[in-house]
Amino acid sequence: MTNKANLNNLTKSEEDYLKALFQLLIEDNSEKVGNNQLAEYLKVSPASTNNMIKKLKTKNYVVSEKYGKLELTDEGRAIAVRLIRKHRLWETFLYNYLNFSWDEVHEVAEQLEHIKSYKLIDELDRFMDFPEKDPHGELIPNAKGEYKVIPKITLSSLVEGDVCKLVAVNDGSVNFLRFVSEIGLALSSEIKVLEVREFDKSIRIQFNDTVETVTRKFADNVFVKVV
Amino acid sequence: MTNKANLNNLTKSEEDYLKALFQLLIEDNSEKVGNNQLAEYLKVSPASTNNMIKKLKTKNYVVSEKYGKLELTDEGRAIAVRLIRKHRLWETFLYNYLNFSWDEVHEVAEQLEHIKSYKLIDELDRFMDFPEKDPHGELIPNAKGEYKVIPKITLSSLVEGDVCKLVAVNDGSVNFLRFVSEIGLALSSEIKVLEVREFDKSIRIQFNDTVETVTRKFADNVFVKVV
DNA sequence: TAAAAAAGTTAGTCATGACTAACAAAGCAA
DNA sequence: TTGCTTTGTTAGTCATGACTAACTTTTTTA
Ligand SMILES: [Mn+2]
Ligand SMILES: [Mn+2]
Ligand SMILES: [Mn+2]
Ligand SMILES: [Mn+2]
Repeated sequence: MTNKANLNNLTKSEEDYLKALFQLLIEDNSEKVGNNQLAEYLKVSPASTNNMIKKLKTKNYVVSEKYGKLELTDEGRAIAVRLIRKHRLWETFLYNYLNFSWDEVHEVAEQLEHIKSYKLIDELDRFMDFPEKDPHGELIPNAKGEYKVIPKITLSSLVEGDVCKLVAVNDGSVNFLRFVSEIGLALSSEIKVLEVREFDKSIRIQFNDTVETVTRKFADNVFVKVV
Repeated sequence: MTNKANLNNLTKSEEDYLKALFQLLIEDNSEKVGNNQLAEYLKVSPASTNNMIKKLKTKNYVVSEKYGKLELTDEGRAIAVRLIRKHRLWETFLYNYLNFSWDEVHEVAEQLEHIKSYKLIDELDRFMDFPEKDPHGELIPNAKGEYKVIPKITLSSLVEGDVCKLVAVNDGSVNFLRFVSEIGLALSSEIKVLEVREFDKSIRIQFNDTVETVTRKFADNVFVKVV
């Protein structure tokens, strides 16, 4: 059993590296995650990640062979899931109780997720009556550390004529999130794909009587479920 | 005018030093605060404080002559007051909404006070409907940075026969706070001083039909108003 | 399959914020 | 006023987590 002492003892940096690794491995479902990929994701140099990975290996949170791919141990994974739980609970709190908008919650949650207190997060969960999803549509891991992914594909993977429902958005970019709201899209919006343009992969979509053309990059960050 | 850019840019350490200096200078009303006193308060070495003070002086938050006493600039003071505002608002939130007890709030608030977001703290304030006092009885500075102290003296300064009301407690020690609750004291308790023992300065007090003998050290941390 | 490109590693440096040990200045007391 | 004690400062070290530059290994491609 992973024991209570683990969560503490970790620096903010160590936590951020483990979370990033989890996001690349599990959320992006990558076949292989390498040192440089992690570096790019975290916007640090490959030397920095190499160094931190070394440390996380001695602490038994990460496993890898020299020049080989990176993997999380069960313990490393558990820490990452707890961070994601904290992050998403805080985002939900900011959004539902403190008048934060879609695009404002992520940055502050990035800080709040590192506050060390079991009671704080479990009480926050209770206070909000155990919410299932965060403001971007993602599932919040429960107190037992169970992590589930909502079934979804990217809008960019659809073809002409497909009809889908927006179930989640990538919350990494403030500008992207603002733009999503601006054009009138929100969680649960029903979207119809009118046309996929071959030469630049831009997509013409329709939702609530609005027709918009969005880029491939935009569509990559919108997660949907075909209806 | 102190401008918005200030609050950010500061490390957790820098913030903690400024807050500590404020607490020694203003809250403890010390005539003179020296380097070693600050070191002892923060439980670091005099070399560490000397080093940090040097940095805070170049950043114009602290003023002092070599071998002279430490003082805060208006800007340094403003940063400290904002930290105290954040600390007390978070303590109030934890206590009133998340089932934290008197003695649990301080430690977590020590972390939460360093979260950087103007919106977060002002919205938290609004969410709680602009509370006046924190769970230990201290006044919460408002968004304009106005800092006020509640009129109070220590229980230990009273003499036989005095009757007072408990208005605040020192929140630094978990054991102390737990003991205060255990014997049945709370904010607003009316206390009568039955006897002050000369040889060890212990005090016999009465409150809600209870009679207790408390030590000088205990009485130093209980703040009262004579009625 | 050999050269080139990409990925990963190592060495050395820097800033931050701790520390100890040694030293200097102030403040007090005899 | 002279020493003794307290207070403050400086120098040098360490851990953490960044960085660049140089090097090595692996993978790709011609
Ligand atoms: Mn987020
Ligand atoms: Mn983070
Ligand atoms: Mn407190
Ligand atoms: Mn603090």
